[in-house]
Amino acid sequence: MAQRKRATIREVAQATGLSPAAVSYALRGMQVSEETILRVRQAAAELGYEADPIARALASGRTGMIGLLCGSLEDLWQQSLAVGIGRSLREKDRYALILDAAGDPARERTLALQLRDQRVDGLIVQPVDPAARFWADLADSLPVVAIGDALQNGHTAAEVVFDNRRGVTMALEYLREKGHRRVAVLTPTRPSTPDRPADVHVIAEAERLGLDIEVTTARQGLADSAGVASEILSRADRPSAMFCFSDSIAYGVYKAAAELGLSVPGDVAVMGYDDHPMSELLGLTTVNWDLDGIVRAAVRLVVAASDGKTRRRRIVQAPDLRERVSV
Amino acid sequence: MAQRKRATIREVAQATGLSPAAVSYALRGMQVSEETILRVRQAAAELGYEADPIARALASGRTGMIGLLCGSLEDLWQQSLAVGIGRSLREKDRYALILDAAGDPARERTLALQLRDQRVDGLIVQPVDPAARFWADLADSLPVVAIGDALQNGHTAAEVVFDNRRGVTMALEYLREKGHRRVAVLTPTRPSTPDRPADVHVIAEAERLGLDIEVTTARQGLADSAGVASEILSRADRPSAMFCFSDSIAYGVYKAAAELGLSVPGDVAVMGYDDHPMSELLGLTTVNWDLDGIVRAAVRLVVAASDGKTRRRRIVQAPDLRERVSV
DNA sequence: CCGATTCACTGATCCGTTTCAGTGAAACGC
DNA sequence: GCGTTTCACTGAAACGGATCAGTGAATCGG
Repeated sequence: MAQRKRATIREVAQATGLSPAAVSYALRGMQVSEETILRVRQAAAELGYEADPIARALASGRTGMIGLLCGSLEDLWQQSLAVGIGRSLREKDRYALILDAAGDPARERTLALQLRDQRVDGLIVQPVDPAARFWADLADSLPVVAIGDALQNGHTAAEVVFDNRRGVTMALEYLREKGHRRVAVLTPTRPSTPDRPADVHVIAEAERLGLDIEVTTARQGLADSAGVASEILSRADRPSAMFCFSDSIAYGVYKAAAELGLSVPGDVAVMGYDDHPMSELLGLTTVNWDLDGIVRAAVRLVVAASDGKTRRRRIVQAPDLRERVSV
Repeated sequence: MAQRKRATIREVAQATGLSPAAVSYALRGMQVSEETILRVRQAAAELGYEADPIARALASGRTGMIGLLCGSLEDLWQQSLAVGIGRSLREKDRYALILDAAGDPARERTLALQLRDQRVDGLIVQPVDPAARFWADLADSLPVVAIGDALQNGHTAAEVVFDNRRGVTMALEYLREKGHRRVAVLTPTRPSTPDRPADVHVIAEAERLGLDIEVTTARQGLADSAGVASEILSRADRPSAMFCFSDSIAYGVYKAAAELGLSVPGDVAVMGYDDHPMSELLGLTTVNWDLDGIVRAAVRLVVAASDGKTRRRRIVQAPDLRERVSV
C-alpha cells in the first residue's frame, strides 16, 4: 500500500502554465481553445492525472452514483434486473449502488433514506410499499424512478410500470381455460396494507372468472416459499393450481411438490410470473416481461432526470404469456 | 426537487456554542467530555444533521465503499455471492460497489482501475485472470481480497481461496466411480493463458484416473452454454458425462439435452460445480462451497484490511460433493 | 476609429468535513 | 509551589476540485 500520491489539478496547471480553473474547464471541454484542450489533455496523460471523483462530487454536488433499491434480491428475476441495471449504468458512466429491501417496508424506508444521505444523483426503486409516505419527501430531494408499481405519494421523476392487471388476467384466464377452478395464489410478503392494486385485481378477476382462490404470502427464497407451498400442497383438499407472483416462488412450489412426490403439472399446475431464464428449463408457464426493455427504460429515465432533463414520463410494460408445460 | 438544504457542521457548532472541530470530534466520540457529546448529539438530532459523506470522504480519505469485482455475473452462483456480500457489507456500514468483468480480462483490468480511481476503501475480487500484472499495482494502492483463486502477482491483503484441486478430484473420482470414461469438461471462458491451476489439475487428474477428457470453454449465460453443449451432445460419439465448471453452465447442458431429446442422467450425466440453490431442484450433482462462509470471510477480511488492521490471511475453503441424481 | 462583444483565461471563493498544532485551565507529582 | 501532564476545546489549514465574477486582448459593427 505504497500509495504513490496521485496528481492534482494544480500540478497539471503548473505543467501547462495555466490556472487550475482553465485546466478544469479544458478537461471538460468548456470555454477554452481547442489548442489548450489538447495541451492540457496531453499534460494530464503524462502526469497520469485523473480528477478525484470525491473532490469533484463535493464541488459539483454530483456523485455519478445512482441508487438501486430492489424489493427483494432473493428473487432471481430481480437479481437479473439488478445485474442488468448495474451494467447499463456503467455504460453510461454511472455507478450503481445496489441495496436490498428484502421485502421489508421498514428496511426499504431506511435504505432509501441512507441512499439519499449518500448523495446518489438518482434513485431507481422497485417499491415494496408504493403507498409509503416517505416517498414524497424523497422524490422532493432527488429524482426517483419507480419500476413495477407507481409510487402513490410524491411525484416520481418517471415510472416504468408493469401492466399487472393485464398480467394477472392473462394468467388467471389461462388457468381457467385449462380447467382449473381452485387456485392458490402465492404473493411475496407485502406490507400489511392490503390495497395493493395487483392483489385487489387478482381477487376481482378471480370473481369474474368464477375461480375459487386463496391468497397466501411467501418470502422469495427457495426454502421459504417451498415451506409455504408444502403446507398448502399437503392438504387433502389441495387446489389444482398454484399461481405464484414471481418465478422464484414458483420454484419453491416445484421443490415442495417434488418433496411430496407430486408431479407438475400432473398433480398440481404451477403458473409463474416474470419469466426468469431458469423457467424455460423447468418448463414453467409464466408471464413474461421485457427485462432488457425495462432495464434500458429505467436507466435512460434516471440518467436523464439526474441530468436535469426533467421530462416526466410513464412507460407501461405489457406482459405476454410464455406457455410451457407446467399448467 | 425542493432540496431543503441540509444542516452543516457549522450550524451544529453555532447551536451548541462549540467550534466545528469539537462537533466533529464529539460526533465520533473522540477526546471530548461525555456531557458535550450528549449536547452535540441532541443539537444534531434537532437540526437533522448528518455528516455529508462526500465532504467526509474528501477530508478523511475514506469513502466507506468497498468495490466488488465479479468474474461473471451471468453465473447465478456469483450473483448469489454478490447479493450476500452486498448485504453483509451493509451490515458493517459499508456500501458495495458491484461491477461485472463478464469473464473478460481486459474489462476486469479496466473496471479494477476505475474502482481504484473511484476511491473505494477496499476491493473484493473474484479474478478472471489471477496472473494479470496489474494486480500488483492495484494491491499496492488499496487492500485487495481475492476470492476463488489467489492472485499470482502482488500480495493481496487476504485471500479466500477455494481448494479447487480437491473439488476437481472429488468430481472426477465420482464420475469415474459411476463408470464414466469419456467426459467433456466445460469451463467458463478464460484468458488465453492456459496455466490456470484448476485447469491444469483437471488434466492431471483425468490422466491419473484414466479418464478421456476434452476441455471446452463456454460463457456462463444459459443460451451460450447451451449452444456449446448442444454442439458436443449432438455428435455421434458424444461423451457419457459433462463436467461443468459452474452450475450455470450445467443448466445450459440441461437445456441442450432437453432440446436434443436426451435425458439426464440416462443419456448423459452432468456434474456441476458451486451448488446454486436451483441445483437442488434440478437434481444436479455438484461440488458445494460454503457460500455464507465465503461471504463472511471476504467481508471480514476486507473490512479489517481497510481499517488498517493488516493481518494478512489466507483462508482455504474445502468443497463437499452434493450427490443428487444427475450422474 | 471607437464603443460593444466575444474569447480565453485568471484569482478567489466555496463545497463540508477532518485533522494538526496549539492553548488555557485544571490536575498531578514530589 | 512549580514544572509537567492531561483534558477539553479552538483556529486554521488542508482535501481537490468547480464555479463565479472578473480581465485584458482580439474581433466586430457601422
